[in-house]
Amino acid sequence: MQIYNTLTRRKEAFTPIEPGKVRMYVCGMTVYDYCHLGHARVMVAFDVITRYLHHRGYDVTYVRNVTDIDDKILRRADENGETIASLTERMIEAMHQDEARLGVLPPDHEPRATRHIDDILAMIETLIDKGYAYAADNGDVYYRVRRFEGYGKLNNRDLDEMRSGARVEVDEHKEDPLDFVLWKAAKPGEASWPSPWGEGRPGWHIECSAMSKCCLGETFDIHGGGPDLTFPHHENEIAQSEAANGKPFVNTWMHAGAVRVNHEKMSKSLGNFFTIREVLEHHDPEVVRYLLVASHYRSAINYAPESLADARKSLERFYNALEGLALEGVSAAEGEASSAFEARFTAAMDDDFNTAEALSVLFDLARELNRAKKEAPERAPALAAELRRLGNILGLLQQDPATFLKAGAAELPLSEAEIQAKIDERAAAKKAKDFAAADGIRDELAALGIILKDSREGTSWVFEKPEAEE
RNA sequence: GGCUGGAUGGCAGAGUGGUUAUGCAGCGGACUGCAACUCCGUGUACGCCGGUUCGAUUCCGACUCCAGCCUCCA
Repeated sequence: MQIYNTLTRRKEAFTPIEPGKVRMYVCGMTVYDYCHLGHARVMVAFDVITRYLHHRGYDVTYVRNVTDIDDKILRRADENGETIASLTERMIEAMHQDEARLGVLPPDHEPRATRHIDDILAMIETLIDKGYAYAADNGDVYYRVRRFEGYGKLNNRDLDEMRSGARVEVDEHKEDPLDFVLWKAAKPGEASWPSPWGEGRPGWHIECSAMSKCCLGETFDIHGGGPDLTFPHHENEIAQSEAANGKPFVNTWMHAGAVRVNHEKMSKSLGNFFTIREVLEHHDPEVVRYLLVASHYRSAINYAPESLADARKSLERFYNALEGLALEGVSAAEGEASSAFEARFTAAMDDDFNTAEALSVLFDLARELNRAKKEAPERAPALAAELRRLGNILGLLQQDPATFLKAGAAELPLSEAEIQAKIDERAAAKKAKDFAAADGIRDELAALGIILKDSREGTSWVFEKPEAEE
């Protein structure tokens, strides 16, 4: 298996530290608001990675943290007139709902910063003892960036050039403008924890160093996150963890691509974001997931609401192929043809999780299935099972096909029984060769978005939202 | 300014030193009473300029443009 490593900027053969086991840490959310599509991208990307590693037989320990104490949280709670705990609990709950709907399997551990204050304090003390950190007279504790030799290695940054980059704010309490905060002194009335340097709260970067160590150890296999975390967050994590532990921190750094809107990064600070729940109000979650899986996890995607329509069309192709087949209790095909599909699928995924290419294999498999349905029906169930089994590695194709194809029909003024009555009426008209009447019924239903499909077994229907909405 | 990426057919999106990505849309045909679904066939795409090569979209160099990071941000 080859994985692109942000640290070395190339694909490398993946070899876990402990054979058969993968330990992976991904930076999660700061829970002051609902998750947006950028978060979804990261959640889905590492969910696919986890699923595939499982498929490859690895025992994966997946840790994704929650930052539940931070400036933005304090501010938002204050604005809302609610406690920090109330806000963060609500947002964590919402996040869990969002990820469940997207088919993202929960991580094995979801550590929260506020529950690891002791670990954080211990690490800060170690850093001070080793000379990598210092307590300032305002109660803050800072990391002494120039003291860490490898600082900048993840981002290929040179300390002196960064300094002239002008945007670093000068703080009189810091020895060097590049130093970053490990422990923040609390202002009166702010949430805080006691520490050797006074009441305060942890800085953002140290949380991840402390929690990853706690859950996975001093050195682990994969560290992931969003594209904007490489600097300074991940750079700082490296500085903290390697200085404190005296060991390499992470073997493979993985970063998901950005989600853009109008070719600009989607972010809270730009205010151009779509929350997951907003999008799911109008779209099947699997369609959203498909959109995210259809391109490589590292490439940027430009989100346009119309792209969801394309994604749905693609999924319809799969579900049309699966429709009408018994899907439960059938084991996947073991024949030569199907193992060739699996081999291609695996080769694609082995190459840095190339989901786009893996999907193209599934489309080929769907075509094979469609052919089999006509020409060799006895092969169809096993091929369908194979399609679903491989689809599941991407977290796709697990719905009942009819349910997917009819999604949205619940909002129609007609019940399923009424639709069926119309279909029966049309069948009668067809039998009587009254095609005008039959087509009239079909057109009437089509106007509502109900598209009829005749087959030897009878007439089924799918729902396609008529144009002119949204 | 420094550091990362990217530029592929109508759209989305992989990939490759010479041979079909794939999906959607389009076109022709089959199936169908007509459709839908499905199947078969169909597209002289690889930002620009040089270089290496028998041959480059693919490797190298310059250039242009786009995006991200350098400030909280997935």
